Amino acid sequence: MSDRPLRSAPLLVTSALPYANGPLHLGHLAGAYLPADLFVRYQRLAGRDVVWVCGSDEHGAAIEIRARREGVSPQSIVDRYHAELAAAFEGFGIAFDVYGRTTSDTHRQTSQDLFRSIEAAHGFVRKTTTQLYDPEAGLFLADRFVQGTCPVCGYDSAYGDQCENCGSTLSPDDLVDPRSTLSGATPERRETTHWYLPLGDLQPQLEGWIGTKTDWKPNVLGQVRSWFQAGLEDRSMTRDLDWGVPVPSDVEGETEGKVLYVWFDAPIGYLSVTKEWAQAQGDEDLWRRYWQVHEDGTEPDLVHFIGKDNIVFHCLTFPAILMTANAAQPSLPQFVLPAQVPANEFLNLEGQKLSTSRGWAVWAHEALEAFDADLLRYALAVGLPETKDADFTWADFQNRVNGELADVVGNFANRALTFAARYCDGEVPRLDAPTDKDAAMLDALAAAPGQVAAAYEAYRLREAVALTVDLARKGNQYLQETEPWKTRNSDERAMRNSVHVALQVTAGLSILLEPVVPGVASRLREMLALGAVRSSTEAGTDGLGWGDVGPELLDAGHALGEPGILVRKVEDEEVEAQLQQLKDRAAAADAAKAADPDSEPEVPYAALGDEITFDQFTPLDFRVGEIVAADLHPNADKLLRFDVDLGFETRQILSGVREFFAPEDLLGKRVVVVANLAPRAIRGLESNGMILFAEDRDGTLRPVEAQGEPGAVVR
RNA sequence: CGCGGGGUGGAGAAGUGGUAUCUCGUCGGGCUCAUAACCCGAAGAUCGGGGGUUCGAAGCCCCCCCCCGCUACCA
Repeated sequence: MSDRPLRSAPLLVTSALPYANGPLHLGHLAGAYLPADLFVRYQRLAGRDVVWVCGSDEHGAAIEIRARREGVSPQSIVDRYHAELAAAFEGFGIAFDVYGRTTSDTHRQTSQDLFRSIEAAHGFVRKTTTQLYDPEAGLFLADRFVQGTCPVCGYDSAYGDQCENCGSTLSPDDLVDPRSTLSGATPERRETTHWYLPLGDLQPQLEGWIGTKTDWKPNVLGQVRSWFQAGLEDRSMTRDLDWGVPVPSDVEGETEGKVLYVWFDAPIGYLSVTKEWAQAQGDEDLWRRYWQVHEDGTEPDLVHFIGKDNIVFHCLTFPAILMTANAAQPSLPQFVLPAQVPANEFLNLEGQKLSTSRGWAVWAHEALEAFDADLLRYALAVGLPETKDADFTWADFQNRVNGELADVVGNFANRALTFAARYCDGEVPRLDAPTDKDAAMLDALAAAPGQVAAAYEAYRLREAVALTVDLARKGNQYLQETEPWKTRNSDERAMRNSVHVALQVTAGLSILLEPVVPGVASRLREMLALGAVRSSTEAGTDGLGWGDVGPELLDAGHALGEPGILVRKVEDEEVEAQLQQLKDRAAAADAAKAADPDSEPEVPYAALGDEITFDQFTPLDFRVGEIVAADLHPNADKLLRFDVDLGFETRQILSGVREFFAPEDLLGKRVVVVANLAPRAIRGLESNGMILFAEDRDGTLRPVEAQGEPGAVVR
């Protein structure tokens, strides 16, 4: 099949962990998720042993500080966005093998274990420095969280690391009248001790390793060389924060109030999520197959899909962590270092940089309400920011979908299928004495999987997509040249050959299109009645795969399914509405900012759940209940325990709202209770029902209060 | 400021020394099986600007301009 041998070593693909403090937008998708999805779906179809992992990055100062500002717990923020992110990925057909999160137990253990073993082998150095401290909020501040007047341009809201107005690089000490963005207090300097990764010492080793990576992208290598040239410095791998993976308390030194730096723990998230995947497969050690050198010397390929802003962490910091971990335990299986880091550039929107605070973004969940995921996937895929920043415009979207996906691909398939349905009894006609034109078309079909595969293997994804569409374009040319609608009356054998060949091309397309537009590909296979094609979302080598694409996918006499419209066109009004929505939101964000310069960016409403029927609704029994007793659950730190009077009886109900309410806050309130929920024991106490709470977009929780007597039916 | 990536017909891209290619758009023609679609042809780029090397440069060297990113204690 492919004109190059496929690598047989296991492949582990990662996509940058999205930070769980905002929803997913098209820029994220184009950067690290859609490219990886195309790549991985191709690899699965090609039969490669591949696992693709991702998850929410839920730690770090930004989330802790946001939680403080909003007066909610960090956990409530990440819980909300973790669920939203996972749902948006699913809606977009981003088919990770596993989507985890860095607040999991597995992750805490994995990152602590790695930290411990590096520490035990003296892989860190401890250094004491002075850091900025907010005496009112009671925590250390990153430079980013100090604001003051820029000494260069006089802008009064410059950050401690940079002035957004004039672009000057700053240190917090440079600021005139510095203040904490949290409390407004003047920061103090305090001493603190942290664990540093000695990157300076590791530089020769890193340089030697990077030196072998001749096939990496120029933007990645250039950036890395730039770092080497400047000289690496030791970097602190711990922080003074409450929110994060605690520094293991059994290591030497003051660990109180210290957590792992997010860029220490986030890449380890790839590892811990793989472990969770392995557990789900029923083989706890299966992760090793994808992360460590095998006993026979086989090295799995580790591939990180990221945006260009993450290059240093994936090409230097994380490899340095893995190297150090290997050196710490030389007798144990050794971790592999990344084989490839296909970093993408950025996606702009309608000619401007994306900005969530300025309302300049297309949210994934909103776009999916208006358009089938495949249409968005296609438009993004042909315009991926592979070598330079790309621009997404709704006009381009419409053009690409209508002009290429619908007109070239969809219409070609439709021509072949309707012709076969009308003039060949809905069957694949026999190929008989093919002409040069027939043979040339079949040759092109036979060559296509190898050509497209080569583009995928080289991470040239735009090219892979373009080559795929080219096959349909060749199909249209072929039909135009052989004119079966004419030979139908003059030379039936020629007509049947044309239809046979066109159908084989269509069948090939139904597999080659699968990584890009899986829904379209699947509908096409339905119309062809082509079953038994391997899944591109799950492991396994059963069924037809990439290597089977060729001139003999369909047997003569094979009965076809019903032809139909494969790809609908995007109407002018639809893209106009999107553009208008974008402009409206940007204007609203502007207005809000003008009214209140410190206001938080507009947060979107949670996506609406799937529609249910009336019959699914009626079984739910809501009642008014009065909370007559409220206290803490003795064995759970997130739960409150209530006695709720439902009139006919008083029952015990547990709620995971302790981080939002003290028991006395809710005592005496009349609330809405789901009264016929099956009882469930949680941490030793039984809960008989559920109390409903309303969650604002900013995470604020309030009980759903009700009027009416206890026991009143709510409907 | 320093470093890295990029700047190719109206738009998006390919092209690392030898007649500038592809897709969309525009214009003209053809076909009629098909989603007002498909096929063919044409116009349109002094390859960001300037200088240099060479028989010959988009490509190599020097200077400059523009866009994006990085400059670790945000992610």
